[in-house]
Amino acid sequence: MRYHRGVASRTATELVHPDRKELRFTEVMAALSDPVRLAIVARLAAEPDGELACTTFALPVSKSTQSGHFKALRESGVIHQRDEGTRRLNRLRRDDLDARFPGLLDLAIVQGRNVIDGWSTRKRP
Amino acid sequence: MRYHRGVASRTATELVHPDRKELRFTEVMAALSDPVRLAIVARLAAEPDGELACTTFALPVSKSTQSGHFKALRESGVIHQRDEGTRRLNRLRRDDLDARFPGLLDLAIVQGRNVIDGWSTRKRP
DNA sequence: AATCATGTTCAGGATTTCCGAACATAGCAC
DNA sequence: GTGCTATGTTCGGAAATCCTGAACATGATT
Repeated sequence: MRYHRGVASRTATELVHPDRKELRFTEVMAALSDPVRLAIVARLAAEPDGELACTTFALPVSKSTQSGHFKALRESGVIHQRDEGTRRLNRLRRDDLDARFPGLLDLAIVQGRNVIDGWSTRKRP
Repeated sequence: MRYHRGVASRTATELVHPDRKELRFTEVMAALSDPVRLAIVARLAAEPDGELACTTFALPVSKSTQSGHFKALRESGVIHQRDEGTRRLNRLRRDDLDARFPGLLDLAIVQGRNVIDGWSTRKRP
């Protein structure tokens, strides 16, 4: 996958990840102002080895919307993504976020857990 | 001002302020994901007595847009507004925010100062 | 009563967000 | 190899949001 085209397909279309210095507070905040994205963040934080494929999240939105959410998290610098075969693996950029905006990620993780809890308790009565 | 109408004009149209318990993380984050609103927050934090009228901010956006930004901050619970004569006075809801989302407001204040500094250094060369 | 100062609301265009449908690629069965 | 499946992405259009100038509303001041 990854939609490489033509001759350059071996190297083309690398995933763009902003450098630590280029993280923008307003963009990170916007990325973390959505329940689905908070849930993703909390889920990643709970993972011991820290890498998860997109499918494993069981989110209550469509596939294309998921794709958009992961893209938003990546472009704002909240997560790092890399391709392995047909899967795209996600991990939190904890070091970078803690360095630039100390405390913010921890807050988001707590709130993301709340979102997930809300889903499990309110969706199966 | 305040657009009270008809008979009930003495008591009508109170400014709505969410209670501390009803603050939503996603909405507060969205409110704090805009440079203009961050600047407002930082400016309020720097004020000793903590109350400022909307005009005193000298923001680089139109009056109607300012109005919208203050409304967004109020409805999300970041600021409290009260009317005094023809002016609308704003103050930070620091206690409520610190109680619910400890550390978040301090981060926003720092970043809001950066925004303001960016304006002063980049707009008058 | 006229005017000013301070903010709000409205209508419109420009920008996001969501979804289903179609598409692209890797890996596997045969 | 040829299909088939699993995993994600992109596209197009509907619904919701953001920005602005213009018109409005009301308290204060002359």
